[in-house]
Formats: sequence, structure tokens, C-alpha cells
Amino acid sequence: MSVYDVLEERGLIAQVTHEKEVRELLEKEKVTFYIGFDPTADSLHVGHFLQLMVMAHMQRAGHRPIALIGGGTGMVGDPSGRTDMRSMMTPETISYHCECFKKQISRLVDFSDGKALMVNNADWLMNLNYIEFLRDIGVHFSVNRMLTAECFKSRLERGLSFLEFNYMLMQSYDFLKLYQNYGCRLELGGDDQWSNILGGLELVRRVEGQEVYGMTFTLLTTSEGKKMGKTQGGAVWLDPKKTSPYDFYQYWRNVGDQDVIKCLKLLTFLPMEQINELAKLQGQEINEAKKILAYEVTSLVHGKEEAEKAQAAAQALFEAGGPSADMPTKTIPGGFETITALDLISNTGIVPSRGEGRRLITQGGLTVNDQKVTSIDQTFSQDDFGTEGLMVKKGKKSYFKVTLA
RNA sequence: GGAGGGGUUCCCGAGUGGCCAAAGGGGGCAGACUGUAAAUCUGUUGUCAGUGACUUCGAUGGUUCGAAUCCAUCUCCCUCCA
Repeated sequence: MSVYDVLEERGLIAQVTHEKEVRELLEKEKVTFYIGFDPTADSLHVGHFLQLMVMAHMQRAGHRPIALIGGGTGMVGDPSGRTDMRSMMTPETISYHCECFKKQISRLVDFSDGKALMVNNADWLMNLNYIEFLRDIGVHFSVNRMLTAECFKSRLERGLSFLEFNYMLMQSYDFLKLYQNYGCRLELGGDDQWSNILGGLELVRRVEGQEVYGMTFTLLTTSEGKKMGKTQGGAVWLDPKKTSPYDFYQYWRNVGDQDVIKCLKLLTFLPMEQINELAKLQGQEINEAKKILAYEVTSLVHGKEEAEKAQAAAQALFEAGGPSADMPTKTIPGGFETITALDLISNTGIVPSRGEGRRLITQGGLTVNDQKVTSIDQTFSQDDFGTEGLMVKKGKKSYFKVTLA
């Protein structure tokens, strides 16, 4: 079974420029391909994780991935799928972001012995000469054609700056460069990258007279079409400092029934036979599949050890109802006689403001050591903390251990 | 450069001198129902405080007993024209 079949079977592939050719190419040759990452934040998120999975699948099949960090394109910002302009970033933050990405990508992709490459397009984009670029690259692009591209549509209504309009040229130029320097013949990306990828194909064809290919992957969306990986605050990050392994695990543990199988296919390496078995689960049993999903994804991102900790913590809290060593912990300075419930949760940051704390308690959403807190004035003494600390439950799913500093 | 329109609380979006901490929706949080799911229903949603105080409606000044609402300046955005 070829990688192409694997990708297809798992539902990863969204669009391919030349299905037959790509399939053959991947079966017969060791192909160098690339995926780009724009350094818009200091960590990748689960949307990117899907791309990493693809790289890993491809690498396992013997192909050579190039992770292209958009140090140069990041200066401009991709208008695809955006309704407004990205805020500009300084070169310093961009290069910092690149560093962060490298570490995270390395978790899934093996960079040893040149089995994969990581390059930064700032290397060739930053010193471009404007006139030369226009003459060599700009000639090959038709504005008329570009305007019909899907990725600019929403922006044409709201306004699109010339700066952003050039993003496509830059990304296309990347492909050309990678083709010239590394023999890269395939560009992969999220489905929102389709137009940009097509631009690259065409540029290489025109400049080099060579056929190269493109392929896009399913965007990670829920069955309702909403982007996955977004929570109240923001994205679900791969960086444990931004999204703790426990929260990360919980995110997957709580995906909708409709999305479990899809996620298992896209985000884990579990064999299809096993996934197909899990797909038969009904009703409450689906929780088993969710546990597996959560464990597997967490394990890929944060390592087995963290995944096991998160799983153990979740099991202890939700199934056994007891505290766990690995649950999220908050500390509070000691040295008080008693502390009110409200102070307890607001001082530890379990609740962002005292007002919300009041509401939480008034509405009956706070439980401490298995006792529902009924009054904001209810107090706890140092003794109540015991040796293990207080177990605080906010709402139904958020558990914290509060210990004395 | 010229003409016009606009910046409101997390987001969208009402509000044109006191009754506005500001309608409505979305989102968030909590409760009920459940399976740590979805859908639904209910409550809640500036901060601090036991009917009160304080900060908020792009920024700064001004008019007024009193301004998100009026005036001036500044700033950002959008549309049309060039």
C-alpha cells in the first residue's frame, strides 16, 4: 500500500493537482516535498499538527520532507481565509517564532542525516531586488487570474493591500527556489493553500519547464464545519507552556461524537483496522474511542509519559472521583486562620475576577473536597488543606488542587 | 488630494443630553438533562462592595447641574472621485 493510499484512506487528502502522476511519483521515487509554516505565533497549534502528521506519514514512506519556515513570507502575511489584515511583526519576533517551531516539528519529523530539511524562506526573500523580482517572477503572473482565485475573494470585498496581494508570488517563488535548490517536486498544505500552491506549480513550469505537483489536506474542522483547535481563550497549542498536556488531553477527550473517528484517522497512527473497530461503538461506548484518541494524540505531541500522566489524572478525577498527583495545581500563601471560599478561588486564579467567583458559587458551581459550597462566606481553615491540599472543582469538568505555599 | 460615512462593553450590533454599566444576538461561565459528547431549556456575563462606589462607549480638551450622545482638535478605518 502506498503512502498515497494511506493518506487517502485516512481522509487526509482534499485536492490534488494531478492525481495519477502524484500517485505514481510517490510509488516509484523518493520524493522531496515541502510544507510551509508561517511564524505567526510562538507555538504551533493543532491545525499545524495535521500537517506534521502528513510529513511523518510521507517520511515513513521514504520521502524527504522540507519544513519551510516562512520567515520571509511571515513579514507579509497570508491573506487566504482571513477577513482582515494580519498585524505586522518585527523581524525579531519572527525569528523567535521560527526557533520555537523547529523544536516542535522535530518531535514528529526526523531531521537526522538529512532525512528531512528545515529551511527558512527569509534566506532568499529578504535580499531580493525589487526590479529583478518583478522582471523575473512578476511577469509570469496575471493579475486578472489572481483576482479570480478563491483565496482573495473574501478580501476583495473588504479590501486587500498590495502587500498581501504579493503573498502568492512569494510563496510561488519559494517553490521555485526549493525546486532549484533541493529538487523539490511536491508542495503540500492545508486546503486553504490551494491557490497559492497552484501559483507555485505554474511558476516552476514557466521558468523551468518542469511539471511539479501540489496536494492539499483536509482542514481540521468539526462536523459542523467549525475550525477545530479553538477553545474559549484561543488555540490549542502544542507548547506545553501554553496548553498543558492535561488540558490538551482533555480537549481531545471532549470532542464531539461525530468527530472522533475522523480525528483518529487524521491525528493518530493507529492502524485503520483498529479505527474501524472503534467506529462501531455506539452511544456511551464512544467514550472509549475518545480516550484512545486523547491518549494517542497527547502521546504524539507531548510524549508517552505526559500522556499517561494526563490519562491517569483524568481517570482519577472523573472516574474514581479522587484527587490525583497530576491534576492542575494552584498554590496559595499560607499563614491565615481561615479563608473564604471566594478568596480561595479568586486568589488562586481559578476564577478571573471576584465577580465571577460570586456568580460561580451563587449558581452552585463550586465544589471543595466533594462538598458543594453554598455560600461565598464559607470558610476553610489550614486544617482543611490536610497534607494533600484542597480539591477544588469548578463546574463539572475543571479540577484543581490547591496547596499551601 | 477632493467628497462622504464610521470607530460602543470578548465579538457583531442598537443607542443621538438625564430612566445607560448601556437593547438584541453570538460567544463565555454556571445550573437542569446526560455519556467528561451533541442538542435543548434556565440563569448569568465591567470592576470592587450585602440596595452603594468606581472605571468604560477611538484620544484629548470644552459646553452643561448632567454627555456614549453637543462642540473643537487629533487619530484610525471604510466608501466614492482623482
